[in-house]
Amino acid sequence: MGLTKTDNFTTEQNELAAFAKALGHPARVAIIEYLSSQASCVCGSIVDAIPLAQATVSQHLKELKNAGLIQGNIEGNSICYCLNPEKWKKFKQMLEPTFTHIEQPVCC
Amino acid sequence: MGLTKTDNFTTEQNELAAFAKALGHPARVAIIEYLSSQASCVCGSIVDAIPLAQATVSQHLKELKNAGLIQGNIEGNSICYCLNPEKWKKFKQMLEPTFTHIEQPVCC
DNA sequence: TTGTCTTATTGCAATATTACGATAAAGAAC
DNA sequence: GTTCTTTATCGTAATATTGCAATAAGACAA
Repeated sequence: MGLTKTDNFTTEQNELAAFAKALGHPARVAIIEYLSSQASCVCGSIVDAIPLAQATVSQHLKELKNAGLIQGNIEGNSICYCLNPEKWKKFKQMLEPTFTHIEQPVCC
Repeated sequence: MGLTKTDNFTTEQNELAAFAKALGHPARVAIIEYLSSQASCVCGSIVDAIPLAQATVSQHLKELKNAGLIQGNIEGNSICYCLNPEKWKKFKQMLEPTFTHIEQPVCC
């Protein structure tokens, strides 16, 4: 098959899965960490910072953008990619119940 | 290709990506939410709670276990799957810098 | 216009993921 | 012993992902 049955799950579950999936590749983790360090947000500098070909980095940026975790703004001749605070807040909020739950004693 | 070049990234980046990837499917999100609700941790009840075939749920449980997000304990005739607090704390800790960063004003 | 710089897209090959039926494996109950 | 219950694994087909070279598309400069 290879096709996720999204219909069987709630919109929220699908959205959380989409956030997590977007972050589920080391190159995309590296991009997010780079943007979190506020070193720069120009696309070209991201490409330089990630040890993959330009086409591949562009593809990863597209996936992060599709998931909503980053947004791109045209900045003169280049593009500035930044974190999308709204989506990250939602991501954090969705993980909160589990982060809280693990503070309880384990059940078995 | 289809093969992630993990060598190009740090161990931490790969570990965070592995956590996120494990959570990157609505069925696995549903499993984690179910375990967070502490309703039950018996494998059979998870299978009943997830609208997929038993074999498929077992496969998803295996992936969550491989990533370390859950752990299985033999409980008589069945298996009790629980969240692994250590790993979840690490997951949370790894996301913290970005969660903090988005509180800053956006750069562009 | 021509050239240059920056980013996106296309096309392809290799590999991974998802899903399920069928079956196996291991223990409990009888 | 046999049978039932529970969970894991195998085999498979369909689809998705990863990576890169090549190329396209867009904006700006001269």
